[in-house]
Amino acid sequence: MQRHIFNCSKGCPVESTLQIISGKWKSVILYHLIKDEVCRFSELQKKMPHCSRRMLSLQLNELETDKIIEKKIYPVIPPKTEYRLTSFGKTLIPVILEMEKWGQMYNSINS
Amino acid sequence: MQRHIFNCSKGCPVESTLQIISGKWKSVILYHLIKDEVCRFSELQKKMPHCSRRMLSLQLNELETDKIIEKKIYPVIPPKTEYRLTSFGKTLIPVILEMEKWGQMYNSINS
DNA sequence: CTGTATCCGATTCGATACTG
DNA sequence: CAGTATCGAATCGGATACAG
Repeated sequence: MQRHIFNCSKGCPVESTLQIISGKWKSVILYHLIKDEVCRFSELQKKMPHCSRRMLSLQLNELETDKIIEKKIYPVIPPKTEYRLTSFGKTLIPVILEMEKWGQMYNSINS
Repeated sequence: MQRHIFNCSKGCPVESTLQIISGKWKSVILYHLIKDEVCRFSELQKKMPHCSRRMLSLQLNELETDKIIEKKIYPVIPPKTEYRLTSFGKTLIPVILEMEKWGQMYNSINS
């Protein structure tokens, strides 16, 4: 999946962050991994019913490539995998939590 | 422009935030409006040279619809407009600044 | 200067089928 | 269970032209 290049000539730091978390489902995935620490593929599917298996897979792969999350594969049948934040990925926690906070405020207004 | 509906059944607050700021250039626009308070259309264009006039216009319109920014039109020739955050839009500042912080950290690592 | 309208190629993403 | 491969419809977004 080709990712958009922002490349603001003045170098806006926000764009670097976007580069990493702007995928359609990435911040939601990160949110759940913050709340639950560890998630299996199927658990993430349940938490994000509107995200197709294909999309979930693509987004997880990109996050893994960017060293934000890591995957642990158990060589059992049926297969079992676990996803969790890397220590680098954990540096994103304040960003996601700030998004959560704003979302909660927003939801409380619109209800 | 049709926007994606996230609608996680469990109600993840992060999705509400995404609904508002996930447009291709929105958080970058917000970033500049935080730094500069007020920007004209052409100023934003200069700050975001990779964003076409069309896209800039679309993103600004959506942000205005969502009451995040407000536009002031001066009835002069040639036309002059100014964009700034609304007081509601300013509640997003912590989110954007947290993104900026992470982006700065990320850039300092990768240089 | 500050936009909008239209065209059209490029990209996205769900559906489906398939694999270990 | 945990994915990947492929196809095609829908959407996106740049280029261009036009407008107040």
